[in-house]
Amino acid sequence: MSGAGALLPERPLVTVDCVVFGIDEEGLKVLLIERGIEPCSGAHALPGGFIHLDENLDQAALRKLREETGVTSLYLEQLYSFGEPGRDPRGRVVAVAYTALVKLSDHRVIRATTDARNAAWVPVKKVPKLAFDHARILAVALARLRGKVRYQPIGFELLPPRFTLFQLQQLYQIILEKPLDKRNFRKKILAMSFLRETGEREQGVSHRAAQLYRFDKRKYRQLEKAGFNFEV
Amino acid sequence: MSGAGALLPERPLVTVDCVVFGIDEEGLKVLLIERGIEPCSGAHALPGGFIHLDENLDQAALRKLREETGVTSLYLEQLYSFGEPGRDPRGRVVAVAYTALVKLSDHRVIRATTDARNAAWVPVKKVPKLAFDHARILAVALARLRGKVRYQPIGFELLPPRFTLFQLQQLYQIILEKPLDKRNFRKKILAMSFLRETGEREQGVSHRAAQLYRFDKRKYRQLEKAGFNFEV
DNA sequence: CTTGTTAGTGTATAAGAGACACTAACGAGG
DNA sequence: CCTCGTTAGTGTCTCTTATACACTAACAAG
Repeated sequence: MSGAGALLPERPLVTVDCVVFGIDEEGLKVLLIERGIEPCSGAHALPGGFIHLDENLDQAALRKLREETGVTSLYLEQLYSFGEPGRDPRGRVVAVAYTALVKLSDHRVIRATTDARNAAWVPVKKVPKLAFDHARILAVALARLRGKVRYQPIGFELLPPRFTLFQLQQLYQIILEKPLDKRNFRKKILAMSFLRETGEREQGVSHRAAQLYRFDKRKYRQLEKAGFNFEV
Repeated sequence: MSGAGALLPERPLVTVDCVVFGIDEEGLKVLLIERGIEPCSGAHALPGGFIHLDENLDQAALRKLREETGVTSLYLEQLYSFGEPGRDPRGRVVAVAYTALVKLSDHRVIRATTDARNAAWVPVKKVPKLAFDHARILAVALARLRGKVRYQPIGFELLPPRFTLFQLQQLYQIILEKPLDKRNFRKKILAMSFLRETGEREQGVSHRAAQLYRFDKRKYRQLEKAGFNFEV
């Protein structure tokens, strides 16, 4: 048979499923599709699908996101693999879940394609019933996001390239679900010295315009190598 | 279309592979097998193998450990999934990797069975060339262990149920690869108040006998719920 | 010109981290 | 039985860091 030596065992199906987070004034949102094919056609679900045999897992996740939602540029990180025997009616399906963070401002309009009838940003507080075990996957992703955001500078992936300190503070307040002191927050963040003033200020806001900052990734990597630890 | 929906795609093989850590006077060790079957027969590798379609991933990891090494009681946690198309000569194989921590004193003697010709504890500093991409998996596991041990009380999984503060300190020194101050270490650990004195002392040591402590998991869970954060 | 909203700034107090050195107890080995 | 080697066990001081807290400035909308 298999030619590769001993008899090879039965094979499960393998999918990638992506929990894509974005943030705006309304709060933290997740990208959901409405399934256009069976099983669970019409149900809300995480974007994802079967891997191809000639692509690695990260590539599969990127491809599915592109196909189903049009989302392209993003931060992508493997989350966890889910493999309960009964989790999918199509048979044994192992799902490799990914978390992605996108700058929502770049992806306001979501393109629904192929297997997805529709795709939309949904506040995490208002997520409807989801297909398969996707509710659990989302819960794991949220827990990981909340844990990770305090110790790694991934929050910047959710903001536009230039942002105010107020936006950054709100981001943390939204994700961590607790208020932060303005002066202490600014002190702490600026002390870490990987935020660069751009010289530009906010435009067209009906209050005093704030300085725009950008995240200096190079500088951060340097500090990191020197033993510095990010923490909010 | 077909009862299960659209045509189902090709299926990869799925394995679980386990990085099992133990610690003793010589340092941190990992459990390796010598492969008894092709491919890579004779090469050193992580214990692991194909999942069955009627068991979940955790169960598969436990089963493979039992089959290949006889190790039973342990702390088990999913690490990461590896799915590069070329990582296994048998074709497309996705590996779901696990990290396990065991009390080495309970598993001194390792039973080699089924696919494994041999199984042994190898110091992580002296690990030979490994089959497949197992060297990479081990590297990821080590990095995760070092990161995690500081923020979660998993170190206790590597110690016998009753241990001295000196043993605990050594454990951290070995994993973190840096010396810790004795007084500060003891102060910090005891302040967290989930170590219980057992009243017993070490036996037959050629120096002053130390108090034996045990880790009170119940107490830890309580503290954790109350917002306490473990840190070494 | 009033109102609403965010920008931007400093200090004092409390808590925690880290540096640091000696005596006590035990067994091994002469 | 004496010495040596090894680990047990203990407090204090200093410095750093976290936290609590309130006002003036600037801008747009109405």
